[in-house]
Amino acid sequence: MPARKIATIDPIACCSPVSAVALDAEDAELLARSFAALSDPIRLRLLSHVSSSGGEVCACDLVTASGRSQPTVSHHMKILVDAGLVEREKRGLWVWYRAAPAQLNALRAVLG
Amino acid sequence: MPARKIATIDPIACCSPVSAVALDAEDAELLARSFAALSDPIRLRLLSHVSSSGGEVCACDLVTASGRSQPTVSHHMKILVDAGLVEREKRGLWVWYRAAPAQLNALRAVLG
DNA sequence: AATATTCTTCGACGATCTTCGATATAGTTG
DNA sequence: CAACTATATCGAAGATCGTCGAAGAATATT
Repeated sequence: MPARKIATIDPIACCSPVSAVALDAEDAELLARSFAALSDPIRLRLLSHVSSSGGEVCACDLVTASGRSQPTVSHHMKILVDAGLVEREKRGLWVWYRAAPAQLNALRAVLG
Repeated sequence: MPARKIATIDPIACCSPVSAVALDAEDAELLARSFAALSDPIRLRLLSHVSSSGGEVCACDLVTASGRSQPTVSHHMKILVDAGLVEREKRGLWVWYRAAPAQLNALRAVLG
């Protein structure tokens, strides 16, 4: 199975706004993967939950908040982390997530 | 098969930024569909081609520019139109597409 | 009316995605 | 070290997606 690792995107280095210059295939591929991370309602709610918390959120809280199974939440959070949208830190048995606004800013820059 | 019609989103009425308040399920569903329209590299390039043209682009040009079959381009353009990202106008035999920046602005507002 | 042209819809196939139970891994506690 | 806990990974089932050929619909031309 392919790696599906999504590199964090520098908005300036990677892509100009969609409306400025036609995207080349490579940039389009990279951007599409980032937007794909936002294309699932569960992931949007997980991201929103982490972002709106102000600080850190424990993985266990996300399971109860989302109503999905623990493996499903773990899967989605990995996608968000790989997309550079949240950061993951393991302390003891627990995993803590924190928003990583830089990538959101990058995507926003691409949209306009 | 379900309709998959995506309503155009008013950024203020629909959703606050992801980082402000936790999204409810309905908003998340709506937003996810919009981001899904941006989650395919072919669609991103089609959108970019239309947006960067300054004015209108003929469907036939998009076929040659994208390298996909004509039905495939038609399929993707319908998704972009349903997402409110481009507007479609048929004049005679040809179909012309034009950027609809309002929805891009809405999505950008949601990102932060 | 007959034909040609541009686009949409249909039907199908393979690939990818979401989901969850079962299992593995990492870390804690007695 | 053994038992326990929180999370990650595996494997599989079902749904959705991207793709294109074939067929259909709309419009123009002769």
